Amino acid sequence: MARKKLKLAYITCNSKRRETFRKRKSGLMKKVNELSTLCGIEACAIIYDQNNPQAEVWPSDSGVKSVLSRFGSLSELERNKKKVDQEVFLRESIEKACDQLNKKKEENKKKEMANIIDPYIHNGEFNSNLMSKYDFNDWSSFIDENLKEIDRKMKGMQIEAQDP
Amino acid sequence: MARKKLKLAYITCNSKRRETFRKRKSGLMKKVNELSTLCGIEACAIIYDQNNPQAEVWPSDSGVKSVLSRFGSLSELERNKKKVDQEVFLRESIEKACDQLNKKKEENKKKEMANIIDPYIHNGEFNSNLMSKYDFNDWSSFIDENLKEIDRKMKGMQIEAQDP
DNA sequence: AACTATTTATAAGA
DNA sequence: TTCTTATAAATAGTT
Repeated sequence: MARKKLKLAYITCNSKRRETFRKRKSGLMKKVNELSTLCGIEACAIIYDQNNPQAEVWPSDSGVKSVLSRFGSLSELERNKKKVDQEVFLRESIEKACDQLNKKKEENKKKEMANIIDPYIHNGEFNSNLMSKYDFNDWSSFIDENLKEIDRKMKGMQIEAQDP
Repeated sequence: MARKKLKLAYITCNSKRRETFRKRKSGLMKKVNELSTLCGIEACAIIYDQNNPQAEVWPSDSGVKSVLSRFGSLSELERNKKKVDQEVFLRESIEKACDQLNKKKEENKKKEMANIIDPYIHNGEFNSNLMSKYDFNDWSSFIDENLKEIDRKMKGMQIEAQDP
């Protein structure tokens, strides 16, 4: 986010990656706290950074243990059910992405239509603004990101499915 | 966030709380995925909703287990070190909150100053806008939130410290 | 380590 | 409920 849209991929520059890690970790912890407070539920985040021997946990070791003890006590059956739920979640995500894609396509078509009809079509500034918002590159990267994300998640699901 | 600033407290209305839970859970999972991808680290979130027998986990049971196995293998020494780190984090948070408070106070003073000097002081609209942004209630709730947050965290630290 | 232009998340509304 | 939209919050790049 921010000055430029960040490509969702491993940040190779060490200093930049470290800074992003620091910022986002802090943001994540805040979100976990907020969710706990607002909804009255137990939640925790565990972040394992290979450069640090200790895992970053929130809200605290004891808090994590409290949540984990419940997690550990789940029967195998319930855990299997959860796997199915995750599959459903993924499918829904994919559908949602497709829906959004279609919606964007329609929007774009409408804009193009308006552009053709627009009697002020020769106004250069207007057109260039329009193009910067709806040009091919945006489309390409939007589709790309969705496909990659879906691909990655599906692979994760397959690996998990093979797990004994 | 959004249409109005939400007070950071348990949402009593069931339907609203459920919707907030759904939305924020989804946002949190997304953030976890992004952090993992961008920084090449392992991370997971565990959310325990008492209405559901199964904990919501991400990215997957096996992913959580992978992270947890590392967490479980931490020596007691490392965990104690981590506690200290969390104390430092809290102190820094408090300091930061105080700094922000002071900054806001200064800002406010400047605005008031400008307001007094401003030859257009009788422009009602301008003044009302100014007041809505910097009025007493905002101040009160800002300070309140910070103090509550700090109080809650400090209590958490004490409880943890008493833990054997 | 602080700032700000943008992007992203989301509370309320439709 | 789902979708939209106005606003709050997070944050990437900058200084």
